Amino acid sequence: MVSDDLFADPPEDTQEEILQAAFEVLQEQGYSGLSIQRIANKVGLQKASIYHHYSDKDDLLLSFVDHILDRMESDLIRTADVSPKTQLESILDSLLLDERASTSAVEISPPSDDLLRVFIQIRAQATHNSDYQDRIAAIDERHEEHLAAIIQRGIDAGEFRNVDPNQVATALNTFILGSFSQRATRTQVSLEPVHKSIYSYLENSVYV
Amino acid sequence: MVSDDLFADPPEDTQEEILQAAFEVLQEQGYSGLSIQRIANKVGLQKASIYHHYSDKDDLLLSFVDHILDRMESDLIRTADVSPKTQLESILDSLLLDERASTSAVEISPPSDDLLRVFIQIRAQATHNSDYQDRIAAIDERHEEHLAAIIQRGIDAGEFRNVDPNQVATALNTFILGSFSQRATRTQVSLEPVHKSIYSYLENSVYV
DNA sequence: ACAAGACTAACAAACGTTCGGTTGGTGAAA
DNA sequence: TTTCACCAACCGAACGTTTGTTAGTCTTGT
Repeated sequence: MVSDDLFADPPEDTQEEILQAAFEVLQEQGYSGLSIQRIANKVGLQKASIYHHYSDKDDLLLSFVDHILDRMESDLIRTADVSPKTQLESILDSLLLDERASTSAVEISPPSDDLLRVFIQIRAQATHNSDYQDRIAAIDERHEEHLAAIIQRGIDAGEFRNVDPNQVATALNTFILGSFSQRATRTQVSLEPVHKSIYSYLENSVYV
Repeated sequence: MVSDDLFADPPEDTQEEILQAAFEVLQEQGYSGLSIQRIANKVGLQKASIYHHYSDKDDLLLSFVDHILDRMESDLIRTADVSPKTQLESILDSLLLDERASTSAVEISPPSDDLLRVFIQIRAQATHNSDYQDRIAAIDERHEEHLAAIIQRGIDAGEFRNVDPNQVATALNTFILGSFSQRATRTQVSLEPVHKSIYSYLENSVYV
């Protein structure tokens, strides 16, 4: 009726509702339980209606993966106008501390446990599907470049030693990925020891 | 015919052949493609015959997971009669170096890429299945205890500083898990930067 | 002859997908 | 302002295939 409704209560695209439903199904049933029928039930549609929005299951799944990896990337990569050391530590704090975003100066919202579990499952598909491999490689590379840029800024600013930014970034990324896998596949795992060890590494091997 | 055949060319238990077939199917098709039909085709049996060896699919899958995790654990946990520092470094070398088991004093055969891919896929199932979660938690804990014991030996021998063995072990395990995930989900990934960084950590934060 | 192991055949259920039909709203023609 | 055509969105029903599973039968070594 009124054109204001366009901005008022966005019922969202049905397409996105379907992706959100897929997210929930994947979380509950896993990749092998991710069927058109279950997605349709979750949205409240007939399964035939899904094909009005996606040409086939492969189309839906590829869109879904892009959607998830975009969300993941926007949680991981953020620019901030603080010192390299502060930025690096606020990233690690948000990813590795139980009480998140409390002590750090910069507010960073880490990926939720739900998103992490879905991410780990998509990653596992990359073991046997080269389409997924390419996308996973791309997000990993961008994440490493992001970390390397911070380290390079730290070196330039005299805060960090003259380390190899790519080497340290790769190591940090591997570390973060390992902690993601822990968080997603085990319950009640404390990342505090990991947090302490990586700070020890930074203090003794990276900071001036 | 002759009883010597029992030892000559071990056709192995049919049960194990089925598990090996499941291994290959999982590797090629992923978890969602792991069907009784495909496993039977791989062994050269009718799918009905599978039920002569396993009561149902769940039974087969649980045996399969146990089988894989046992193989994984025997690759990860080995006792050796060398100094703690040597043992720790030979473990890291075998897991993180491209040319494996060349420079290290102790021969350790690391998990193959195939096994690693399957392991990562089983781990991903743990995100939504508590049976898998328990088994994954168990193998992680044993691996961490193994690492912690080495570190404790190093402290007692005066080779390592008075660090918290469990904290360092947890960090090392997280690191190793991250590199496993990298190796399994990306092609052509070099673990050399990771290897260098962790050695830097050990030199500056753990060794005396 | 006996049991283990493999076979053929069939089952209901779930799978992805297609077809044809029913809505409800929007824009143009009358 | 009414009428009509159009179209996106959704639905019900059916399709052929694959799924896990069971029952009964044949084959084989001891």
